[in-house]
Order: sequence, then structure tokens, then C-alpha cells
Amino acid sequence: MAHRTISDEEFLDRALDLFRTYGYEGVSLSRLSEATGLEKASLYYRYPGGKEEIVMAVATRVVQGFEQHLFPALKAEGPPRKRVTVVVEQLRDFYCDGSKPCAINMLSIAGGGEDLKTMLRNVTQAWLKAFTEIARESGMSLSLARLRAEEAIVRIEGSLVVARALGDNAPFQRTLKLLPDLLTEA
Amino acid sequence: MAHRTISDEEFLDRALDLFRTYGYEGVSLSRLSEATGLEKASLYYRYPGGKEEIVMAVATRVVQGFEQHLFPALKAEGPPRKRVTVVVEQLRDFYCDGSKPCAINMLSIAGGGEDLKTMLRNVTQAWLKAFTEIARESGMSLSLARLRAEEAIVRIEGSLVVARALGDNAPFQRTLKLLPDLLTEA
DNA sequence: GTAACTATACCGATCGTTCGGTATCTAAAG
DNA sequence: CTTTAGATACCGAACGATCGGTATAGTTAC
Repeated sequence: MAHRTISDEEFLDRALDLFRTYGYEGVSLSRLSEATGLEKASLYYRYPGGKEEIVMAVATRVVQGFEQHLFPALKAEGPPRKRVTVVVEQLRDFYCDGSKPCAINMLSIAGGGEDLKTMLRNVTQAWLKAFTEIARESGMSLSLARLRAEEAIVRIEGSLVVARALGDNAPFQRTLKLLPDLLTEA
Repeated sequence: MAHRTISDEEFLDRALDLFRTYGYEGVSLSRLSEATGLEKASLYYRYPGGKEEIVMAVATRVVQGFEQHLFPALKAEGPPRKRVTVVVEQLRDFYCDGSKPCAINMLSIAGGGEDLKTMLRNVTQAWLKAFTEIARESGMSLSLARLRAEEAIVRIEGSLVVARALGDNAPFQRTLKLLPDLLTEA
């Protein structure tokens, strides 16, 4: 291969940053070009399907992030509560302490294609399932574990929205702090 | 006035429906024109400031909705818990049982002007304050009331996001159901 | 007459997209 | 070792369409 100026991972990371900030319709190819250093024509060399293919690749990377970091950490060894605290730090990192929007929120806005929505639905369900399992593992009934898992994700998503609206990350940080109790306390 | 084909209220309601669904950048003047029956030129007759002025008018209408319906219901007579159940039904109505996104979420996306963000921050703070007051009124300490108010809004916003991602309104409905306990139980 | 709106035409800018061309590298041929 | 061919990766320029916005003349209702 000849002179690849930016790696696929790096490219998708920068693209993700744009899409989670501006949403599907808010990200233009010019902005994408500017952020990645690739000319618009080059974007079509890498992703012949254009913007749709790029956003699908970005969503795929988000899914991979869940599968490679969050889910393994939840299924690791040791006490459930300890594992949750590891996940909390991963979430803090991914959401930059509450200053970066959630990709699931921003990409599920009307405008993207049907494949994208399916992907987001699947990853959200997988997230729900993973949280449910660790809650179960810490001794809860299945029904309670499901409720707690949903509440956890709801509060993560909601606190990100509120933090953005207020211009203050404190709500997100408060939410992270109570996640261990939410998911591992009966 | 002669031949006013659509009232300001009706116009802003339809515009709000567009903005909360597609976000600021996702709403074009053509779409706005199509949804309201007003030609593009007529939009500029009513709102010489263009899209910016329209979205500000929409945001103003959202704020008025809070001031004229939600806040009065919270400050009405009768037991706090009863007032909260009234508010719950207002929220269910405004969010169409969870199928319509929150305007605060969608309009706080990067792209809108600084005035818009200020407006959204103010209305969110007012909402927070109103929930805090009714929680206080039902016997909580100020610090607990504040936490519960924030949790309530966080869970409303978050459940709307999760509901949209899953294509299932149940999370939102579950959140509404526990709002009375959240805001009025010590 | 005037206020509210329509019809149409236009503007420069940007949208997503496409195409022809140009470096840069690898690999086979001489 | 050099030459050549071909694939790879990228770019400049332009496409038609639409964007937000403007201008003007005409129509309708009070």
C-alpha cells in the first residue's frame, strides 16, 4: 500500500467525534475532510458509499468499543462491584467526564438510514443485557436486575443531556458516582 | 389582518415538531415551508431574521409552555403528590408517550446560536428549580430535594433517548410512573 | 389602503458526489 | 541493479442539487 496518510482507526475516531457532536445531518463532508486531513475525493476512495458508509463504519467502531472494552470488563474476574468501578472509569473516559455527547443519542436522530438505527438498537440492547447480567451476578432477581440496568443507562444518557443543556458536567459525574450502588446493591 | 392562513401558535407548533425531530441543522426552510403551508418568502415576511429567528421563536414557545402549563400545575393548590401526577400527564402529552424527542436535547446540539443555548440553559434551570420546590414542599431537605429534582429530569431525558434508540417507549413510561415517588417521597 | 401572503426569480455558498489525473509504493521483467 | 507495469492512495476541479436568504410584482381579504 502506498503512503496511507491516516489510519482507519484514527480516521474513524475523528469522524466519531464529529458525528457525536453535530449529528448525522450536521456533519458535512467538508468538515469531515477538514478534521481528517483527507480531501473529499479521498473520502470516496476509502468509503465509496459516501456519507452513509462512513457513518456506518463509525457506528461499527462504537459497537467494537463496547465489545472490546466495556463488555470484557464486565465479565472479568473479581467481585462485581470492582468490575463496575472499572467500567465507570471507561465511561468517564469515553464521555470525557460528561463533556462529549453520547453517540447513541446523536446518531439515533432522524436522518440516518435504517441500517444505522438497527445497529444502534442492537448495541443498546447488548448494553442493557450486559448491565443486567452483572446486576444479577451481584444477587438481584432478574426483574430487579433488568430495571437497574435500564435505570443505569437511562441516567447516563439523561445526565449527558442535562449536563450539555446546563453547561455543567456535575450531573454526569454524580450519575457515575452512584452507578456501583445501582448495579451491585440489592 | 388579512388572509392569515395559519396562526402563529399553529405555525410554531409545527416548527417545534420539526426541530425536536431533526435538530437545528436537519430542518431546512423548504421542509419548514412544506410543513406549515407558508411559502419560503412568507417565512421571511413573518420572521425577517430567517431560520435563526424561527428557532428562537420556537424555543420561546417551549419556554412559554413550561411557564403556562408545567410551572402553574406545580404551584397549584392541593397535596404535592396530586400536583405531580398532573404534571406527569402533561409530560406524557408533550412527549407523546415517549415517541417524540425532547426539544432541549435536540436544540442543544452544536449548530444553533449562543442565544439559543442561553435560553435552553435558563429553561432547564427553571425546570430544576420548580421540581426542587415541590420536593421541598413534600418534606425533603433542600439538598435531597435538589438531587431528586435533578434525577427526575435526568431520567425523563435519558428514558426518551433510550426509548428512541430501542424503538420502544416502555422506558419512558416506567420513568413517568415513578416520578411521584421520586419527587414527593421522603 | 393596508396588511398578509403568493409567485417567481434570483443570489452566492455549500451540499453530497463523481471523474480524470497524479504521486507513491510493490513486484515482476530484463 | 535498473526498468517497467500495475495497483494503491490521494488530490483538484467540477457536477447538479439544495442550502439560507433576498427582491419584486401581484393577489386576496378586511
